[in-house]
Amino acid sequence: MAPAPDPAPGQLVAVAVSGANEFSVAWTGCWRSVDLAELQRLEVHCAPRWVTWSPADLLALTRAGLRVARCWDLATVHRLLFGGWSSDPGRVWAAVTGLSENSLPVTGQLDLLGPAGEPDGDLEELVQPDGHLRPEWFPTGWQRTPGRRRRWVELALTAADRQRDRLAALPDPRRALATAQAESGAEQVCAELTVAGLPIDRAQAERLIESSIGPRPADAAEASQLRQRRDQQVLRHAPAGEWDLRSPASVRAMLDRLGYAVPDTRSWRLEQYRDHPAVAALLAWRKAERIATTYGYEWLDRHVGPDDRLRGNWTGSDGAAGRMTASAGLHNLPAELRAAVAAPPGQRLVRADLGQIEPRVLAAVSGDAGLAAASAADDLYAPVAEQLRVARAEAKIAVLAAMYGQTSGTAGAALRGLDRSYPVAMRYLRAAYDAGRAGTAVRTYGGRLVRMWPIPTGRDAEANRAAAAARGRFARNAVIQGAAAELFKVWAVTVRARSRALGAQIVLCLHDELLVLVPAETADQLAELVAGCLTEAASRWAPRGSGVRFVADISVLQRWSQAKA
DNA sequence: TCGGTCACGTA
DNA sequence: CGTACGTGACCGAG
Repeated sequence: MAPAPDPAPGQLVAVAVSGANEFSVAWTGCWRSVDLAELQRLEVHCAPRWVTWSPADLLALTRAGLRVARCWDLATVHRLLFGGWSSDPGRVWAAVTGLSENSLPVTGQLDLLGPAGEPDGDLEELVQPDGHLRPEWFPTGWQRTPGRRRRWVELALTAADRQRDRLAALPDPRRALATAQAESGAEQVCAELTVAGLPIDRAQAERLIESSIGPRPADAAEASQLRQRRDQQVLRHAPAGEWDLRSPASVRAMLDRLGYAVPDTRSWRLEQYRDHPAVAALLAWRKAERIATTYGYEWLDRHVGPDDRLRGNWTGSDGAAGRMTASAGLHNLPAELRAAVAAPPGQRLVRADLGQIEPRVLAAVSGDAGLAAASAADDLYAPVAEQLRVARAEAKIAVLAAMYGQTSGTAGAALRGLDRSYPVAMRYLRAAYDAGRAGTAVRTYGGRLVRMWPIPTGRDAEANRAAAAARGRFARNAVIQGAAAELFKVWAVTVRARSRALGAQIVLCLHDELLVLVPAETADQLAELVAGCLTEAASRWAPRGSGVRFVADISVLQRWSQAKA
């Protein structure tokens, strides 16, 4: 029997982990069970686009040692197409086959048996008679029988084909297809970020924590003692009484005693009462307490491995607008701790962040020629200010107010100027706002569906109006934030693909900022390459000559903190 | 033990 | 100048 031909470059090849060194693959007219070596041979010689059911599979393949160049992740594309978060195989399958979510079967012993107490159809067949995936087969582990393993990857292949059909039906099919591939690639970046971690200078981290909350306590008793000592720094300025600094209610009562009646005790509100030593001490205490509870020694012990890498779980399109998220504090590391993020000896960090990304994205997605022209400037707000005949600061506030929806203060005159000078962009924002207010889902430039939520009925008119307005602001923000996330991810996957030969490794993605670890000798080369990748990514993302210029600040560093702010 | 609220770090 | 997210402490309901 003649061996089946290899897949062609870019061809969809479904893959699933089936055992310790066993993988199931399927492409049109072929199914095989292969080991890692064969998987790698297919990758290197055939350059397929691997189809997976979920990012967890990409993580498993990455951990197994496969370097995935191109992929198509079904859960990721599902979320792009249909919005929301749920994207287990059952939902993915139901969505592409046109079955209602409401008819999804639930896992459980009872569902194994039909009404007559007999198995409902052929249990080896992963699709039930009603068309849904048999739920007991997909939530855990890998498929146990050869027949099921085969069906599992064959169904993935079918699902990918149907997703492509769905994407082709969107208003801009080519762009939607490109987004699906880039978003899948971003999940692969996330898998590698999860595995690689962020390099930390542990000694420096310990020093920074110590300077904030003191030395590492030897035991629980000492920890409690240090805690009380920190509290005492505030309480000695407080009025007589029992106050619990960790309880907002108690802090509010304390402030009340001092004569400050406040609706809440948020820092920005307390700023104005800094003159009182108790308030000043409380604000300093809050900062230290943040380190003590969230970014202290326990955090270090929990999340920084013996190889001095800070690790968390990364997801490529969490949240409504499809931004990346990360746990373990990777996305909200206090600025003071950035000095502890450092390249090991002989290596460098290349830091690159997009400048004024959101107004530039607005120019691109709306197709506003005037704003696109302004994007030619390094500082986009300068030509906008000139156009509006206002100060730069005022122009900037007006643009941001237009994008995010101002509720307080007033940028009135400048906002009217924006309407006159950049009508296309302003109409785009207005349309998203109106859709959100009406409860209609919006799609980002790249094709991501952002769903709205229902407003509970039976409340007063004012509450309904406020809820609708909040939804409008959300939608207006989502089309900008979401599109910016899409451009950023195209950039990240481009950098990943192009920088491989330089021995580079992306170690952090932060919404508009990339940190790439690279051998010192090739650092300057990589900095050049990252700039080129932005040009490439921008033209891939918005190919129809939008005329929008994107800019990045790129520097070669030893420590993250060395970046100019 | 759980979810809601407050608070705060990042973009 | 608003939106998003992750984290942790407290608090009241169960």
